[in-house]
This record gives sequence, C-alpha cells and structure tokens, in this order.
Amino acid sequence: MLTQKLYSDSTTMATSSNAMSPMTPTYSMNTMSCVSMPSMNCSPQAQSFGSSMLNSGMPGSMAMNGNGMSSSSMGYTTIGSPISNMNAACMAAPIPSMNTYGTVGTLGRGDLGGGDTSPNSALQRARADKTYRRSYTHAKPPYSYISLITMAIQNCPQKMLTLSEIYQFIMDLFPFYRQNQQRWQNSIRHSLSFNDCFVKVPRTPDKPGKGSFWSLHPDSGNMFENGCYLRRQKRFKDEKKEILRQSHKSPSHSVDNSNSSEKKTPLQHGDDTHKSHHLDKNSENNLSSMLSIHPSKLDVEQMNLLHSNDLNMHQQHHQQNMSHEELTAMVNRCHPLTLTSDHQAMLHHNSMSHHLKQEPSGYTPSNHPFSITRLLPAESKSDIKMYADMQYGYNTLSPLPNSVHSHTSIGNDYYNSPLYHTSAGTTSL
DNA sequence: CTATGTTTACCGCGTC
DNA sequence: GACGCGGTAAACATAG
Repeated sequence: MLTQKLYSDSTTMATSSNAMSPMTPTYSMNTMSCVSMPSMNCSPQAQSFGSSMLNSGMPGSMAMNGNGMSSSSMGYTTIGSPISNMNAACMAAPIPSMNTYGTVGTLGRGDLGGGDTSPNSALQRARADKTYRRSYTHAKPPYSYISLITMAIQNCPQKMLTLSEIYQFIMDLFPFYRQNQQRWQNSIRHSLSFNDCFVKVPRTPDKPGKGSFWSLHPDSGNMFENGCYLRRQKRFKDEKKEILRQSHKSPSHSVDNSNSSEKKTPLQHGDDTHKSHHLDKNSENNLSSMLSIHPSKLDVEQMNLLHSNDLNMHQQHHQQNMSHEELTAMVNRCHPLTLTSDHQAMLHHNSMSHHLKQEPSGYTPSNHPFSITRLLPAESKSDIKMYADMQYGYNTLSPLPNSVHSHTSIGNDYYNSPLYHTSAGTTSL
C-alpha cells in the first residue's frame, strides 16, 4: 500500500539522518504528512471507526474501556498513554484492510494491501519489523503539533498545562522530540499563539511561576474528528476573534490598538490566512487582560466568583454593545473548569455558530466521542509499560522530573508500543 | 539571561 | 491556480 510505503520510507529517512547528524531540513516530515492524508478524508474505515465509537463504543481488542472514561477522574497515574488513542486515530486512516476497528490488532503486515505472499515474507517481515521498530524510535510521530498539544492538554486533569509541561509531555512520549528541541519547541510556541483553539490562561496568584497555562478553547470541539491527527478539517476560529479580525481589516474599525500596533513593521504581503489570523492580537490582548484581572477564577471552588464576574462583565459589555457571543468567548478564556454548568450550556449553544464543524449537541471537548481524552483506554498504559519492560526496558528512559509533570510517570515511549507499529501502518506484530 | 509569547514570512502539500 | 493548513525560521517583546 502506498501509505505504508511512504511511511516506512520516511521513517528510514528519519532514522538515517538521525544516525549521522541532526535532522536536515529535508527530513521527511512532509512526506509523513502525506501518509494519512488521503485516508483521512474519509475513508469508509474511518467513518466506520467513528460510527462504531458513537454507537457502541470500540469493538474488539482496541475497545475503550467503555465507561466513557471521565477525564476529570483520571489522574496522570491512570492516564492511558495517548499512544493508543493516537493509534486509534491514525489507524482509522492508513490501514486499508481495517473493516472495523476491532480487527486492527489482528492485522499483520502481510494483510496490508500489498499482499506479500512470497516464501520469504516471514523473514522479510521479521527483518523489516526490526528495522521499523528501530526506526520508529526516532521517526517523527505522525501528529501535527496542534494534535500533540491537544493531546497533552487533554491528558492533564486540569485541562491546562504550561508550555514547559507541554514540552515535557511530548518529549516523554516521543523520543523524536528529545532532539532538535529548539526547532520544534519554537513551532509549539507558534502553534499555541497562532491557533485560536488554544487559550492562554493566566496564572493564579497562588501559583506563581513563569508563563501562563494553556488550555483548549471550549468551543474547539474535537478538531480531529476525522481521525487524522495531522491535519484538521478546518482550522478552529474563535468567532469573537474572527469578528475582531474583520473589524481590523476594515479601516474604520474602532478597536484601540494604539499601544502596540506601531511596534511591528506592517507587512502587506505574505500568507493572508496567517496575516489575518494575527490581526486582532492587540484586541485580544485587551480582552485577555480584562480576564487576567480575575486569575483566581481558575480555581474551581471560585466558580461563583467567576460567575458573578461574568455577570458584571456581561453588564459592562452590554453597555459597550458587545454581543453575548463575544462575552462568552471572553469567558471562554478562562479555563473550562471554571465555568459553571450554565456557562457550559451557554457555550454549547453558542458553539453551533463556529466555523468548525460542530456536533449536534451535548458534547464538550472532553466527552466528545472522538475526543482524545475519551479515546484513551485506561489500560493502555499498563499494557504498554509491560511491553516496554519486556521488549526494551525502555520505560525508564525519560529523564524528566516527576515533580514537574506527573504524567511523566507514564514513562513509556510511543515507539516502544506495539500499538505504534500498528498505528504506523506497518503492524509489525 | 532565559523562558515564554507574538508576529511575520515563507515553504510544501493537499484540496477545491 | 487559489486557497487553506501545518511546519519552520527568525525577529522581537516581555516576564520571571
């Protein structure tokens, strides 16, 4: 199968480059990006995967634990590695023979498209498996930075992480990202700032430190509902930000950006999408600063305070002719956990108007059928850990301090998981 | 000083 | 070919 071929080739490339030197700019990321692209559109398999999840949960060996796995009840110590989750997402795409998700685990490489029937296929597979297994250790994971960040945040009980924690999470799971950190971390920072789906949450006074927390926009829904973690169907755009962008585009916009608009050299060319995306940052900062007045709202026990503040804000902004949607968007900048059920309901109502394809109703980012969090089987961690112990003794690889990131206790590498080999479309087991 | 955050620019790729 | 998305580099600003 083409996708399999591409992936293995790209993996080899990554490996070889790793063996000699840091990755060259020509490493195969884009090639990998191509891998699951064709499939994500929607292959019937992916749809089958989705429907099965929606209707009856995950069938077969890859089934989730079926209980919906409340993320809020999951501490890091019980967090399933995103591995299997990602695996699920990925597999929905590149494996052509996967009729239902439950059959995945039984697939061998010989089952994949090519139909290797040569007498030496077993040996070749074994060799290839070795190669794959070794190679994947340093292959770039087939996930976009956005999906990685989302993964990290959704795996956190608080649903928000600092930048360094996001780094840590990624490095914990993917050895690939333990190198060339400057490169990908810059991209991470860019993704966080650039994408509306990520919301910066100010630190609380009782949690001093550097940098803010990053959370997911409550209305971002499930950005990877198509099962592909490389590319979203459509970039999530905050409606309020979009409005502000439009207002900025028009010469008569009244938003005060005088404090910083002159700092940057205005460039009139380039990526229009990117450019427009950034147009309202000054305005956004104004709004964020308004919210940062109440950093204590981050504590769940102070929801009521938030609520009252929310109402005050509501009143204030009614005076300023702000729409209800704009207000709720502002509230959204506080962490979802700080929102009351009323807020949540309100936000769900409003979410229908977002550009991203929205679900019928009743889903939050955490309970969405395709949510990364929801996809994580609780048992995957132990399974993977066991596998890592048995196969590689690799689970202690992470040098990261647990005190900083409890999720580092996962201590497993995606690449060491049999699931990875499966998810990569090579199903070497 | 370093980490964090923002912004611009450009590129490759896939889709329409 | 236009457009959108994601990745990368880089410059710059700011907070701790």
